[in-house]
Amino acid sequence: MNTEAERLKQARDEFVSQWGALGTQWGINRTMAQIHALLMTAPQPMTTDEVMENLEISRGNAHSNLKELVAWGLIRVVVKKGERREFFEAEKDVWSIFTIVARERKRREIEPALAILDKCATESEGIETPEGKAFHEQMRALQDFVGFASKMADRISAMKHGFALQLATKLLG
Amino acid sequence: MNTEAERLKQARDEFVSQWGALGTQWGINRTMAQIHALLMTAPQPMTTDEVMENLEISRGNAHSNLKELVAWGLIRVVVKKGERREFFEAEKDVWSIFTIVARERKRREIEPALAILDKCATESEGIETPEGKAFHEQMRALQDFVGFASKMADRISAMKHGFALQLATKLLG
DNA sequence: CACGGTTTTCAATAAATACTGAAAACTCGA
DNA sequence: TCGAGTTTTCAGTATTTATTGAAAACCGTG
Repeated sequence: MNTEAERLKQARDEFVSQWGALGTQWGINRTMAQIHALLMTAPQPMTTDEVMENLEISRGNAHSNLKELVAWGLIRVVVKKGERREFFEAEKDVWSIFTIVARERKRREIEPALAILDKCATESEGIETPEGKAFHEQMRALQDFVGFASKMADRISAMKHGFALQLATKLLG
Repeated sequence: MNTEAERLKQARDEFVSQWGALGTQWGINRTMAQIHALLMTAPQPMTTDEVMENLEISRGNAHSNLKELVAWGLIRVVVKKGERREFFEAEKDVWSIFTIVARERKRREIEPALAILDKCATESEGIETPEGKAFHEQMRALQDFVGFASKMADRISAMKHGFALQLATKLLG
């Protein structure tokens, strides 16, 4: 009877810890990834104290990473009547998770890149030396590509899951 | 006469420095991104010493990041006859750059994630409690999605630039 | 408005990561 | 095989990023 619960706990602990390690590869900190994994696999919304206890981290750490996850939109605050403390629950739908992460990455990685490329393309406009022309061309090529990728990301994120899947299946077929 | 060269230098310096700052967002270190930017906009292949001088960094730093960029495939070693030292030149084609970066990210971000999800899905197979079933389902949903994304990335990376562009244009139309 | 429970802040500290510089290893022509 | 030129390594140091823990602020209730 207990073995099933044990096996589950073990699998879940493994998921939380490994997902955390993976987080660092993704440029998000370990704790944030761990909390996300924990809440994604929580049967019920959890309190800050439960998160602290489960991951053995400080209150400050739990707090700031929970807030960050809320800011991303990956988890949300839940209020229970008769309860003063806040509970947190994760978005569990994979397509939603994907679009949230895609949007955030676009914001942090693509948009600043575009801004730089724009600026440098403009600044090098009209320079007549061969080096100047080559530089300008390179900036423009990058700008076009990144701008294009950005639009793609928007379009795909805006799709309903089913539609994106259908489209992708056609692509893979 | 000199102003054109000045303007170019300024624009290029800006690009190098900003691209470096951006690199940190992308999970690659500042120096590596700067060297990449420098070489992408270099009219000629450069030596380690030229890179060191231009970015004001140590030999060790220049060396290890050049090697890393070579390992990624973003730059390559060029030997000039009659020259003992190595020169480095960057891949400048944006589609090539994109596929290289995509492949690397897949290797570092997607594949380890898949491995974890596989493992946890398997470990939680057949647990009959409601929590166990929910956990298993969640793992499988994530696994399916990530596996799918992985295949997509492969397909797109394998395309020729023109074909991908055509496809994407249809998508955006 | 005082109080217990709760959240938020933040200075101090720890941990992870990047960089330096100098020594060692390598390479090739003479 | 020697030596000048070049690449590689790596211990020590600096920088950046994450975490702690305790104090302060907040909040609803009596």
